[in-house]
Amino acid sequence: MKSLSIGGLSDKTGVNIETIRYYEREDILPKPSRSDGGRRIYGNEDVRRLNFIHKCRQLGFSLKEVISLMSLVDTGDYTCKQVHDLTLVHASEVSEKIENLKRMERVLLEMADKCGKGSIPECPIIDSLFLE
Amino acid sequence: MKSLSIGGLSDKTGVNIETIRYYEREDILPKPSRSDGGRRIYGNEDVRRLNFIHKCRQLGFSLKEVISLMSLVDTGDYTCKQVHDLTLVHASEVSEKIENLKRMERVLLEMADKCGKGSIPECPIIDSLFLE
DNA sequence: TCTTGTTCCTGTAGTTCCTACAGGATACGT
DNA sequence: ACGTATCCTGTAGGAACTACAGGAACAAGA
Repeated sequence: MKSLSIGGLSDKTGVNIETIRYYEREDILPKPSRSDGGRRIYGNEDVRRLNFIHKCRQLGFSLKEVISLMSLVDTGDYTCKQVHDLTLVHASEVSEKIENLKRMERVLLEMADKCGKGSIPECPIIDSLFLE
Repeated sequence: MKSLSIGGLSDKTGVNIETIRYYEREDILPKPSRSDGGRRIYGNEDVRRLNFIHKCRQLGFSLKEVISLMSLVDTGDYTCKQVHDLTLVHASEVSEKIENLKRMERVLLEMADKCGKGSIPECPIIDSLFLE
């Protein structure tokens, strides 16, 4: 139950301080409690929530999508059936992202391999980087 | 060698017309040739290039990163060694994205499974959605 | 050929998601 | 008590789109 300042939260998550305050303004992070001097105080739950948001953003989800994902575990706004269906929709989107990234990884590794370590004059240009 | 209007390119790639023009302004897409009336004419190469950009963006790469990735196959601005090293850096970033997405997929499927198909009153809330 | 509807053009302004100050208050080590 | 590090609010800027407005171009039917 250790508490963190906004700077500590920023350090732990890698999210910019200004971005944290922005998420609060936009109701994506809950308003934290404050110290006597008016400074924000965060807990472990905030660290996990912010980590999740941060990773989602790095993976190409919009803030709206992140909110939708979080709503699955937040309030009981949905019935169990709705949660079930929504998670499956999200899961299939995620799976598609994985497929594209794998294809990309394969091409990149192939490319690095063909290029070899030396300085071959004519580097083989692999235009298959352009996913179909 | 069939040619496309900007609308056709938009339909084929799922990229907004305004976004295509924006990419052209920002030198991310090459300036296409024009018809007598001044309309843009695109070819297959543009389709592939735009598809690549579009997918990269959906996968959380910034435009700068996309440009960096495309520079690998575009001009011979780099030596073979540089290309080799750059591709490996990109590949490891891609691999990290894949790991995070896999974790996310696993949690989502687990969640859908636990929720089941019926309308169980108390839906088990899985806060493990918050990646550590 | 004329009309009508769709698509395209340029240019500008708005939206989303941050990011960077400015000017001032608070906290903390010495 | 003093210095400086961190925080506060508020506002302005940047990246990556997105949505008009007002007008020109084209295709297809009467």
